Amino acid sequence: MSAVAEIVHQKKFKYHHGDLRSALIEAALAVLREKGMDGLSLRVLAKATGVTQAAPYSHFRDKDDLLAAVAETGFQRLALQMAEEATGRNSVQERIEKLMAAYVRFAVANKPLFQLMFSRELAVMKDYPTLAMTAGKSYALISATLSKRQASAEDTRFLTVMIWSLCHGLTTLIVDEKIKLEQFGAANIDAFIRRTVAPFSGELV
Amino acid sequence: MSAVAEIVHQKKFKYHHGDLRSALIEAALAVLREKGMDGLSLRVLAKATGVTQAAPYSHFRDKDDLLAAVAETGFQRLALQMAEEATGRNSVQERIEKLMAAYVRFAVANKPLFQLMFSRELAVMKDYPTLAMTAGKSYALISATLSKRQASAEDTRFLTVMIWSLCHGLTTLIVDEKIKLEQFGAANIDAFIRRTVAPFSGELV
DNA sequence: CAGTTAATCTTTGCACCGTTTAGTTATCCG
DNA sequence: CGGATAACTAAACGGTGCAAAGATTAACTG
Repeated sequence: MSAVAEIVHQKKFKYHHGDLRSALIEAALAVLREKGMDGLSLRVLAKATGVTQAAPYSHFRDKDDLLAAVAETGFQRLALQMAEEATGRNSVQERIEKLMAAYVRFAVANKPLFQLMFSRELAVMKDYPTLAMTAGKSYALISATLSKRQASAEDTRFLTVMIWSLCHGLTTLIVDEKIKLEQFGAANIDAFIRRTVAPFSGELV
Repeated sequence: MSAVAEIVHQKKFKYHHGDLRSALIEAALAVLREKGMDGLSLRVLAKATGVTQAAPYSHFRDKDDLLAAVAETGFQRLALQMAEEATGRNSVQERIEKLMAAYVRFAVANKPLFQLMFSRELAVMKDYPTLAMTAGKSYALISATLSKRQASAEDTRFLTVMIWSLCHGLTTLIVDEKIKLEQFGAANIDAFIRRTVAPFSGELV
């Protein structure tokens, strides 16, 4: 397919509004950033994109379906930032540290989005297979790094779950302000993470 | 105040319904168990307790205030189960294992209640100081156990946060079905937890 | 190019929700 | 006993997700 045909083909998705589906997701991200999850309703998204309240139902089967799409872009960004921050680091331990730090940093910088990504509404991901796949990218990054060690596949899988649990637990507790990093002298996240990973130095070859 | 006066004084709180406040909390726990968080509305609680929809506002300033009260009983039960499961264990490592296992077990057995306890609505606990205090009991149990080691207070505080993060992260991932324990051969939770804590055996003196 | 098809969007309306207000009733206390 | 007050009722407001039916318009087809 030529580049022009590509554009024409895309135009297929621009009926009345232009690209309402993308516009809704973008609007949701904006509302999320400014008002948090509570301010996120289909009606405000419809108003923000200049359509009536029922229009979104042409693109999403229900509200959760839209939220899943928004969360998916969140998981994509998260995986991207993790991958970026870990590039160039060859030591397994250092890579793990960077992956975890990126995870925490993303959550702190995009608090409402992070809350949506792990919200109760989307908890049952089997209803949203593509979301589950995208969310799995973060897991895959950790798993791939740990695979570089000389250990059995089963051991890698277990340690991945451990590191992920630690990372995710730490992050949620920080986001919910149940932990304040300042209490630990570690002004920046990296120092705190380094200390967190230290007990595993033996496992990380 | 005599025992009789005590009862009379309590009766002061039983005007029309009897004890609507407690009844609402109990009804909430029942609805939570049967229908999950989504089915939990003030109106169904009012109907369940045989009052009109505005009655709860005599006892709770708003819905979140009621949810906080429900969550508080949840945190009390959690701390109780953790304490019970850890009694009689003298080794620090064994106590930590039991505390963590109890945490996971409670969450799995009371999934919707656990979700409520760590829900977005109640995340800002500074609005609910008594809730924060009760929630702190679980933290205190871990902290107290780790204090038995010979280490600085600062070290204890850090390790407590680590263990708690690991425990909480693991639990939420299990509750949200992102981890399936069966994948690790560990049929029961205890075996899995033991393996999880193993890397810390050096730290746990 | 003209007519059909089918997707997008609007209109309207339902049921439910949290919350507020004003009024009623039962209990407490002097 | 009689006023004060807390607990509750009745009614209503604005907001929500969602479904059904109709209008509009872009895209496909002969």
